[in-house]
Amino acid sequence: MTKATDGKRIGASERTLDILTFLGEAGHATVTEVADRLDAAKSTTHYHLKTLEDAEFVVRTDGGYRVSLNFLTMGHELVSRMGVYQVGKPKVDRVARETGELCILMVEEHGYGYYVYDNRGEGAVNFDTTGNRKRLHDNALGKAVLANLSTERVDEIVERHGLPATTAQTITDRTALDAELETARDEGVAFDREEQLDGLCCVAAPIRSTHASGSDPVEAALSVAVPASRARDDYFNEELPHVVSDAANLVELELQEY
Amino acid sequence: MTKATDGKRIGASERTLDILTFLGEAGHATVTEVADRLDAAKSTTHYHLKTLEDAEFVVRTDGGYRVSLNFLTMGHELVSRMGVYQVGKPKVDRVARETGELCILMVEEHGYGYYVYDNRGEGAVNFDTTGNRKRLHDNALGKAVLANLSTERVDEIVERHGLPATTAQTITDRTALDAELETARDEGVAFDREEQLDGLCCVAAPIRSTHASGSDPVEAALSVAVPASRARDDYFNEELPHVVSDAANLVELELQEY
DNA sequence: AAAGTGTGTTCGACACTATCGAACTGACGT
DNA sequence: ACGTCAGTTCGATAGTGTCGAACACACTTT
Repeated sequence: MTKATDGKRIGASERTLDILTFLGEAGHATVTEVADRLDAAKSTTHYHLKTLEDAEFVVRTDGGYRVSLNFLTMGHELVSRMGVYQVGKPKVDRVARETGELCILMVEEHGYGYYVYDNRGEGAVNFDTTGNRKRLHDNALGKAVLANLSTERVDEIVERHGLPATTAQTITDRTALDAELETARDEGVAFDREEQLDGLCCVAAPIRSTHASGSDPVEAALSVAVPASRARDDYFNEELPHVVSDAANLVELELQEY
Repeated sequence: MTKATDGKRIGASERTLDILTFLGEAGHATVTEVADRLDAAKSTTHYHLKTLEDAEFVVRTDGGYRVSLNFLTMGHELVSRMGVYQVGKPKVDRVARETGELCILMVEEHGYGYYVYDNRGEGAVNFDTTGNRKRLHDNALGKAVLANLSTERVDEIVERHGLPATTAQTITDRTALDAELETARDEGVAFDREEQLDGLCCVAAPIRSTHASGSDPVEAALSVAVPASRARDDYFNEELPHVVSDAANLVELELQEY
């Protein structure tokens, strides 16, 4: 197990939060649906939902419930307060403008990679981004992050989320992943050659943050995504890696002055 | 009071959610800070936070806690599932492209207006948008919505959120607001002449949704925002109102076919 | 080095309350 | 008028959320 067994939790709140996540995934559900799903009495579920509605975390619509738009607002505020975002955004914008490609800023959390900001240049690929949550093993951003985490944390993450494949190229083997991370450490950048999505290739560089009191030093990464057709030769193997690690480095430096 | 007194709530969960909203507003806080703020024992707060962390709604950083990036993701998913967004987005894009101005899509919830999508054309004003939550009385979007709500709901909202002023032009008087809403109903569009922000003017049209089982029929609006310098003559008083209500109408129609 | 602050954390006991199931309402269908 | 779906209320019991005091730990300060 990861860490969940020790200490005491609050049962009632756990239920409420379970309902929230369930509603988030399902999108829309009725009281009875939720009650069935959580193995709770309809009445109990009712009280939970009323509490959630009161606190404006949930909304009634079309004879049922869904999560509130507060999530959008809170997420937006959270991101705009993050240091990595503040100093990273202008860099992403510049890279997107100069390369004409799609440029993304990712932050690690709970073993996932969250797309926190993106900007697409002229001829950029069309690929859904900001707000998305991705696994770390199947894309350049994620691997750039993993490469700079301690082996214990990598173990923990792999154990928790597994190594599911989304294309034929996805790395699904742990030792292969370790080798990949090793070279990523050496080169300072990580690559993704259609491992996440057919036809999509990426280069990413890690953003190591220093104040890093406790845990690990890396928590973010910056990437450029290009269509596979442009993922060749010096452009993809030399030029873009330079651009990306340059930008990431700038972010790291600016981050040190809070 | 609004509705809060009747029925039973779950105390423990209320606390947990209070902590969440507090963390959302504060951005970052320690256990003791939260405990002080909520008038709860440090130990109790600790258990709540542990529960929240477990459920991945909260994250430990820099000797303290903040809400998780899950909020961003859940908010994003929620929005992309909303019908108004799906059919509204392309219209917003088109209006932004054709007018060259900033175009916004808003959805009402809990008496607030949430900016759900925006797109800015060439010479558009720079004004923070998506994810923002606004009062309804001080901007065109909000007034377009209010104009189509029942008087009871307007009463409720005004009582709950008041009519605070953000510029010298903000409507702070209830009867003045009613008059404004009356003309908005007549004209089919609502205006904002620097009532929310100095130098910013808007025109907005309501998007009435029909499936509207229970409550009120309106829940969204679409607007164009321009710098005050361009808010004159036919352009602002005739042309933009036409563009905006055309687009809003299209959305309404498409929404009827689910 | 020892005393000070600030974290987060554990413990045990009591009062409180979250929980359940059954019974109720109210809308839509038929 | 009946059925079925939604959400809602009720009362009793078992369970647990709550508190405060004491704890460990990492730091400055003295």
